[in-house]
Amino acid sequence: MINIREVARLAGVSPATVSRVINGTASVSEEKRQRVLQAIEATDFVPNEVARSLFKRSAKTIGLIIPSIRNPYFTELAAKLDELATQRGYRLFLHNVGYDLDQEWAALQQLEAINADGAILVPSSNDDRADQRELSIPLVVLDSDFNGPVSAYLYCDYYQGAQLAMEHLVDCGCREIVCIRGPQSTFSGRSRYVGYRDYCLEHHIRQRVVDCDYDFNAGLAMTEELLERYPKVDGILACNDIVAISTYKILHKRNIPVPDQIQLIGFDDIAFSSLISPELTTIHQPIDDLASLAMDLVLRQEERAVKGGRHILPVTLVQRETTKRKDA
Amino acid sequence: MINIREVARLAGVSPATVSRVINGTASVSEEKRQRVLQAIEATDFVPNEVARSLFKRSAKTIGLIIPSIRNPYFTELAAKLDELATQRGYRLFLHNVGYDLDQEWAALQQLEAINADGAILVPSSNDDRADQRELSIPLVVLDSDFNGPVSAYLYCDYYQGAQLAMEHLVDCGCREIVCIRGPQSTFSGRSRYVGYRDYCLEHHIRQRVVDCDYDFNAGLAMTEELLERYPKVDGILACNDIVAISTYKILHKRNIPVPDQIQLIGFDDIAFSSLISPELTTIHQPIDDLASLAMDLVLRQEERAVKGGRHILPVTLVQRETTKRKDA
DNA sequence: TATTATTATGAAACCCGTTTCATTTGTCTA
DNA sequence: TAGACAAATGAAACGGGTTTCATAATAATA
Repeated sequence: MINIREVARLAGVSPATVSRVINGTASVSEEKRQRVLQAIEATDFVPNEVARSLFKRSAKTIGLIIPSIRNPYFTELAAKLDELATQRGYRLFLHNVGYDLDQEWAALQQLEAINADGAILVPSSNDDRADQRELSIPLVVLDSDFNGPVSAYLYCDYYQGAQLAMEHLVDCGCREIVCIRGPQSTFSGRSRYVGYRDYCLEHHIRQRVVDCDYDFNAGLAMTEELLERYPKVDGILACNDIVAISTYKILHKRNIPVPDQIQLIGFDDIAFSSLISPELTTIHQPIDDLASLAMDLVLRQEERAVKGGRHILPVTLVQRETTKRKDA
Repeated sequence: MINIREVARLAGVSPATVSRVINGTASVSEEKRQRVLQAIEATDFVPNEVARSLFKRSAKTIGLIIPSIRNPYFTELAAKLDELATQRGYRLFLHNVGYDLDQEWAALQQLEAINADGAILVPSSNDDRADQRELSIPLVVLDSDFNGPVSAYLYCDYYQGAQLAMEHLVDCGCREIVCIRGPQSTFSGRSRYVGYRDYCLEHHIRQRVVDCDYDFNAGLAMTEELLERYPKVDGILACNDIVAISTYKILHKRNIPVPDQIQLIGFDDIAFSSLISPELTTIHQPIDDLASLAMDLVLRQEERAVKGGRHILPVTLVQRETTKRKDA
């Protein structure tokens, strides 16, 4: 591969001059600048980004670590963050860790080792980890509140979201509401469940819970089990949209009318939830705001962020076709 | 940030020795090795990956460039490639270029500049590009057959897929089949359409075509237009599953029974297509095989690949609930 | 015991773009 | 015209692991 010294030799100047032409960091005589430009053209020279970032200590890269690339929620988040990063002249380095804590940690180390300018982490688990030594790059954590040396936390008000959902289901006339709760090791799974639990406690409703992972197959299987365990269910609060969609599939297959016999509500408001028929009632998360704030926090902490600051975004209920007020 | 010389100083050895301990590239006396390990432990030293890959000329990274991270087909492909890369000790660097050719080219240059070990590209357009100078890293191109200096091409037999789909729709009794064709600048859009066209020509069927981008909103809008233009339609061949799902949504909203009045078939077999109700009949692409072959090709071209070699994978029809043989 | 083969180890070069610093050339002011 | 100052430019150092090469020390063979 051609390098800057080679180009310099060809143009009859020093490497420093070539560098100055490329980066516009200092003035160069028009004559030499032309010679350099020509030599670059002739050789298809592309500066080695590795050498550059070794010296600069910046790779113009932001890392994003997500538990699963197969979950549309994370994918939509990644898409938005990618846009934002590109806009600001950064690359987004997406790490998919498949809910594996070792991989997650490795990804973080790696980002540090490649001189990334910051990292955005959606933890695979909210449990305390011993391994959290301080990183040398800014780290903002999404969808979690675990204790660690991070620059900022940022999440949506899931607790409130679950309460909103319960309120709505009760308003719609549901009496036997089952919560399909997500993994209790995750923050989203736990706080959504706690929102449900507290609502039940406050309103003297018996809790009905079924555990489920955040994926299709689990959703399918756990819905079957739910129907077995709670035959009189008339409302379901699913831990996310993926699971809600799986749930609907089973209900549909069994010819259980939704929302007439069972009302269903999801969580996240992924793009698909308004695309399926019937459209899914769900708790909307402001993904765009989330992404934009996360990017701000990681890029210029000094402005919006306090060290270790917590930012909580509100969620809203969007009613579509899987819930309906019973006017009995 | 702590560096190797610092660690060496602390351990009372040379940087070379530290490097040897870390990489196991040469034997080191047990005593010094312990001192080094201890110093690493004490300082939380993580070798700077940038410096390492500058020297090694390998970043243990392979790049994946896709047109859109919002399309589940690409996402599933990325997920699989990510698994494969991780298995083999590489990172997958995902570049989302949003169907922008400039960004695509920039991504390619960037991968070259960071010493990536290879790149897998799903082109945003199949048109000839002038810019295709030879890259210094192996490049395998998916879902395209445009002419350029690449290591290998790899795609599914879309032409055959479209014919399979048509055959099936005709078998099911459809007489007025409309093709919602994808962007004709893409290889998938074009070859799927050509498969449809040739089938029509061979069987003396009048072509009915509507153009559509690969996304939800376009799918929604174009289905409306389709129904306007071809009121007697009884079969729809959608350019991909996303569009097929949008199409179903409109049909459902208008109370047009599927498959009884209109039969519908998609393309890609993304995970969602079997999760919605009714389940979507579609053309299945062997994503896992595709990913696995792509990874092989990019990583060890010498074995499976001929320079510029073409690899074409077969597709299959999977009949689900949006098509049905009419036993009239 | 002399000699050769090993093993251990550090100094220095290397990868390559960037930047500092000193020098040279040219310009402007007194 | 001398002195002061600005612009242009290259040599060299830098960033941080890795590897080569030479040397020193130890072990094995004659």
